[in-house]
Amino acid sequence: MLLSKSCVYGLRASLFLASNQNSEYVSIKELSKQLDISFHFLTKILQQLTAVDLLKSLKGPNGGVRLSKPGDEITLLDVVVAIDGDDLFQECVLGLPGCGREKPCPLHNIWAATRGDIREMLETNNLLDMAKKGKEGNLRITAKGDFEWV
Amino acid sequence: MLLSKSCVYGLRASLFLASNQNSEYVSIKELSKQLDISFHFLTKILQQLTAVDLLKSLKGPNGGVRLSKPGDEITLLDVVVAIDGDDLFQECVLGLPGCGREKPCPLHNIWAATRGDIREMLETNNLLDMAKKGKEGNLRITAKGDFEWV
DNA sequence: AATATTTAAGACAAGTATGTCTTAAATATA
DNA sequence: TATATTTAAGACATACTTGTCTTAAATATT
Repeated sequence: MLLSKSCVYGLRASLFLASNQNSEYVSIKELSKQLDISFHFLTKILQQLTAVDLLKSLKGPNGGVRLSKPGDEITLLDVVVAIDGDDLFQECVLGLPGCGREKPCPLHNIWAATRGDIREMLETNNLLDMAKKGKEGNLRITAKGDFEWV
Repeated sequence: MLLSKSCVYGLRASLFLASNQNSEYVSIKELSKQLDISFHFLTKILQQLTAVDLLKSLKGPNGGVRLSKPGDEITLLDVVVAIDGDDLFQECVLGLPGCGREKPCPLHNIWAATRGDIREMLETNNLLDMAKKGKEGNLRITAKGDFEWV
């Protein structure tokens, strides 16, 4: 699996928030219901995004979470790294410590290129574009068939 | 993590065996020692490769495992799919069941391209080439500093 | 045939990721 | 100020991956 489940859930929630252009707070309860993700688990994941200032949170009535900046200023990579870390883009594909240009493994070169492709894919796409694409095309970001963008 | 640890161990062992051009049986004990991988764990992993006929095994004295065909006829993808399955190349990056051209998620197109890159990378490189590269360049396929190709 | 060696198979243990539940802290609203 | 609502934090449970150990089956060698 490329991304952990936590990461996938974080991405889906972030896309949902990005579709909310006016940046109103959305409660995690609402998010968890729309996205069909366990409330408490999602809460913990979004806390990680709040911790690195990708999200802002507000406690109390009408509280919730929202993107901390416009959706086109947050890349998919930002979310992925916040949750899964940058191991995927740093580590050797054979798991060898210290694998790099000076002390490579046999797969280093080919993997470095592919790793770069993955990174670039995530870095050149932002939350707003993806949310727009989803909203306009009426595409799902959850397994449920009855998902609706806000 | 792109590949599971089992998969990485399987790849490393396969590369080691591929460097053994003459296709002699190598005991798993020897492999586990050279590659610094738990003997019993490696045994189980290699059984998976034997099960899909990528390896041949022989019990008893002077027994062990060897590639079932020339190293240039086994791609990295063969080994990866045998151990981790083809989920990585089939599944939606957001984990949505049924995500595909007809019923895509917003990330489907960009992910499908990247997924293809990964697959191509693994498919166009075979064990022999990688083993040769490692042997000729005196590159490691284990964390140990004193690793030696046979 | 007997023995030593080696893979096969499966039970079991440890570690990590995922998911649930309870309590605390903050805040809008009345 | 009191109350209801909501995120924060952490304990706990479950599932899966990784790793260990024991016994069985096969086979080369003597």
